[in-house]
Order: sequence, then C-alpha cells, then structure tokens
Amino acid sequence: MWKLKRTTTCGDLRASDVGKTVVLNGWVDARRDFGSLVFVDLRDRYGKTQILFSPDRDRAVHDLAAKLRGETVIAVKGVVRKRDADTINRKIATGEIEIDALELEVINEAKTPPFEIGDRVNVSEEMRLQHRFLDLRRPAMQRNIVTRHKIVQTIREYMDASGFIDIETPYMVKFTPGGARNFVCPSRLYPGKFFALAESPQIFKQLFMVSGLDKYYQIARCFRDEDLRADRQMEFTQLDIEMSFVQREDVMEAVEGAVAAVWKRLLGIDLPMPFARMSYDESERDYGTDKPDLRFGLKICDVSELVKDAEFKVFSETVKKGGVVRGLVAPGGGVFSRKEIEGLETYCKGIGAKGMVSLKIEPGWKAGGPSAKFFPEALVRALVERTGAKEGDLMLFIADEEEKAASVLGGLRLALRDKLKLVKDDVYRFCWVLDFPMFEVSEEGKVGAKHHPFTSPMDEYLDILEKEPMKVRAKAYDLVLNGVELGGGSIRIHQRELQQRIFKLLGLTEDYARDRFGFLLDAFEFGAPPHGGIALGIDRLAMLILGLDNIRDVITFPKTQSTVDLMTGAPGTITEKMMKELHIRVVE
RNA sequence: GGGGGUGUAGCUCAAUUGGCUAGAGCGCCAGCUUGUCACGCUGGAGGUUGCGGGUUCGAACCCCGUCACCCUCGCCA
Repeated sequence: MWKLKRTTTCGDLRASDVGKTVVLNGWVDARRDFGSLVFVDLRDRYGKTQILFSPDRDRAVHDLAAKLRGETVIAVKGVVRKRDADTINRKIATGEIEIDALELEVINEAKTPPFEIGDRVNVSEEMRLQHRFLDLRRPAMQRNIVTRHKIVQTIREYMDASGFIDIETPYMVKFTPGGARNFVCPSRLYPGKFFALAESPQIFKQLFMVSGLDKYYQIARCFRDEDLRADRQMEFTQLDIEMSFVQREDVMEAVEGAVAAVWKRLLGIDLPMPFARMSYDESERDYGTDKPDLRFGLKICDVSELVKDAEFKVFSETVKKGGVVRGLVAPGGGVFSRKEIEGLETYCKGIGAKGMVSLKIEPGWKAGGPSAKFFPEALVRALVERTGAKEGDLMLFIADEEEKAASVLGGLRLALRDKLKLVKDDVYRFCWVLDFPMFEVSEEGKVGAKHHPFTSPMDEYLDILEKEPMKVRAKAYDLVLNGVELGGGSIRIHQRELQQRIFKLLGLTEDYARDRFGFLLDAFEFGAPPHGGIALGIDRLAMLILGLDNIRDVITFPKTQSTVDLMTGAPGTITEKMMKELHIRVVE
C-alpha cells in the first residue's frame, strides 16, 4: 500500500500553479545528481515534470532521492515552484516549473530495464516485443495507442451521428469454406466437431439486414490463419459496415464521411470529397495493380502498337504472340549507372519478368544503353512521344503477356518511387477502385470469387454469368490510400436463386452449399432487402495516419512473422488431460 | 514452401585481405560535483561474436547445417 496519492499528473502543471502543494506519482525517467542538488524527471502518460530535491529542504528526503534508479515508481509531495528564467526547459510542457520536494515515497523499485525507455534509442523490434510492457511505456508507442483510440472514437461518434448502430456478432462460428483459412476451436462437448474463429462478420451482418436492423457497424476483430506481412496480423480489427436499400454510391459516401471525420480530427486535414474513382481495368492498365499509389505519376504506357514491326525481336515477337510491350519513364534516370539499371532488372526478374529493356534519352532523339542499336531514330522519337520522356530520362520496357507485364511494371513503378523519392510525407491520396471482375482463376485453374461469394454481379452481366464468367463485373469497390488497400466491400446478393447460381459457379455442390450456407439461403426467402457494405482495416488506417510502415506498431501485443508472441511464448502446448477432454490428438 | 536481409557487451553498432588482449557510444557500478534537464568529470565491471559442425598455424570474418527476427512471393474470398 502506498500513501501519497497523486493530486495531478506529470503533464499538467504550469506557471499558473506556482505555490500549490501537489503530489505526483510516476516513473523515474532520469536522475541528475549534483551531490547536493538532485533533479529527477518524473514521467507518466501525460508528460514529464522535474522534481528538485535539495538538502536544505530535507536531508533524509534528499539522500533517498540520490539513490533513485531509472523506472522506479515513486510518489513525491512538494511545492510547485517557478524556475529562474535561465533554467526554463522549453522542450517540455511543464518546463516553466519544477517541484520543490518535501516528501518522497519509493513505491516500487525497478530493475535496470533491458533497454532504455525513451524515443531516442533504436531498439530492435525483437527486444521490444519480448518486453512489450516496457516498450509500451515509451512515449512514441503511447502516442500510437492514443491516436488509435482517437480514430476509433471519431469513427464511433460519426457512425452514431449518421444513424448506424453498433451490433456485436459471434467470434465462435461455424467453419466456412473458401477465403482465408480459419482458426479452429475444439469443444469438450462435441467430439469431432469444431468451432471456427470468425474471419469476418460477413454473413451475420447480412442477416442483420434481413432482420431489418439496417445501418449496422462494428469495430470487429477478425481472425485469419494466413502468413503475416508488415501490414497483416493473424488477428486484426475492422470497421465493419452494412446498410439496406442502398447502392454502392451510398456505401462509399458513408465511408468517405467517416474517413474524412478521422482525417479532420487527427490531422486537421479537410480531405477533398468525393474521393477519386477508377475502374479496376484502368488501375491495372495505368498502374499495374488494383491498389494504385496516386501520390506520384509514372503511369504505365502501352507501346505494343509502335513496336509490333520493330527490328528488335523481343518486342515484335511478343506482340505477334498476343503479348504486350509496356513501359514507364524514370525521370532523370539517364544518370543511373549500369549497376543501378541491372539492379532494377534483377528486381523485375524477382517478381516474374523475363527481362527488362532500358533506353536512355540522349540529345537529338538518340537512345542510349545496351539495346540502343536496335532502336532507329524514328522509333525512338515515337516512343518518346508516346511515353512523354524527356532528355536525360530513362525509358524502361517490359515485354510479356498482358497481366505479367502490368504487374511487373506496377512493382517497378513502386521501386522507382522509393529509389527516386517521389513522394513526400503527409500526402494522402484516396481512391476508390471499382468494377472488379466477379471471378478469378487460381493457379490450379479453379474459379474463385475475387471479392467473396456474396458479392452481387452487375445487372448487365447476369445473362452471361455461366457462359463467360470471367467477363462478369461485380458491384464491388476497394478503398485505396497511397497504394495500401484500406478495405473493400460490395453490394450483396439478396436473392436465393442468384446466390445458388454463384455457389454453383464456384464449384460448391448443392448439398454442401445447403449444409454451410443453408440459413443464409433460407433467410433470402423471407424478405431480404437489397443491401451492401464494406470493411476497413483499422490497424492499417492507424498505421497510415501515423506515417508508420508497419502494423505492429499500432497493435499492443502483435505476433512476429512466424505468428509467435515473443512475450508470452504463444502458441503453447496443452496438457494431455485437456487434449483428452477435447477429444483431440496430435498426429505427426 | 520459395527469394532476400540481419544476428558481435544489458542496448545500438564498429572491427581493413582470415592475423595484436574483439572496440566505441549509451546503460550499469563506485567516487567527485548547488541549476541540471541526453548534466559533467574520474575510475571500474561487463563477450559461448545466435547455435552446431567443418576448413586453417590461426575464424566475428570462409564452407555446411540449423535457429530467431525483418522484408517479400505464394497465400490473405
């Protein structure tokens, strides 16, 4: 039990509080010992306050303070005192005052921490995750957590004000095929049967619409047993939304409002509305991806038509075989060394390219580089005109089948963004990507849903659904920010017959579809309204607002890339007894 | 499962072509210090160079294997 309970925090006191007797609680951030005078910076979530321990005031208190170590939890009672003009610390909010200590209580001593608690030292992430409770004591991490709180708070206020209601859905659900792998939970009551952790609240929120609850939202945790990335954790948080009697513009408008409210509150920025819109085809063609980074140019150009009869066989043969030749311009890339250009080609090969052709633009429509001799002046002139290249630039071309050329150039475009430092901080370019294909073909040739199987096809494609499924476009939309997919959604199917047609196209037998989704199909027969929604990644949103490149810094206890919690050691084994009770056995 | 990067003191890093007792800053310990605020000064302790094996007169450095962390492809409807 400790005696001195705080009357204020370490971030509150100002010159106007001079003369007050206060009690502060907190952690020793630093101690500066002058033999006689001892200064202690006391820290809590709200800030830092300097405490002065003078031997003239109380010898015993001073001597105790001289022995304080970093991170010890203490309580100090003292008088707020104005600092002399030349000893004011402009770097901290409480820098005009200090506490003249009368009493000191050591509440809990601390061992020397494995790393310094502060923002100025770079500590390896491994070390931080192992001692996350100390890492979270650092001001930078506290700022991330508070920002995340403010984002969620702003969203909740906005959603409530817009008539949305926060409704919870189960996390323990029935396994659903397709999509992300589920985590599975055995139950002692059902041998051989398993719950699954929800990969998303998708079906439940659709059923809310059937129930007439309309305008649903939830800040929901989702669980997916897939490999991790810088922007992916096995459990993550979504802003999940579903609305009835809407078309896609209605959903997009609602999301834009919520996002704009967040940007206004957190960054003071008025986002231009509505956000940019782009079709999936346009995005793939111009940016080589379905999540374009619009903060810089470097659009991809198709030059197939210009080179189809060229002497340069790599180009002409590719076009004759039905492929394409596309390229982009690296501004000022004429100065790249041969090694740098080779580096770019290696990068392209790493993401699936057969090769990369580069042409420097030299004075007088001349081309430079190893392949230059194959490019007569007229062709160079045409290429330059088509791509908009200028003297001193470097044109980079990929010849391949269309999809491959697009994706390689999409990657190359981002590599050039980083290499040439083409984007500034604090620029936010939102974009909706629309008109996604309904289906995609996996490597094994299986037809799968591009978004998910509940997405509605666009009306004009209903007739060719079975005949030419790959031509069908969906009423789906993705929200993209600076090349990061923030979220996606769609107008859903609300008729049993259409839903069954889609299941069938995806290769689900009627029996299987009924077993897994029977309740949904049934629901559609009891008066299902047209509805649609979206889900946005809250972790990614927080990451982008904070200018971070890693989702783990906005999650309190994240897993490593190998899905391990370095602090708790999870996952761990369970006892034989538990396994028996759960009717499960480990098989090698 | 594939590709790439990293691993040296408590922490962050250095160590020339394979060659001196493996160093520095911070932190830690002791002492000095009445206006510091990343205090300063003096001294000190601290190393299985991730782990295992190999090559060599000699390995932090080269080779093989392995582990951990990071980035990435596949995967993430």
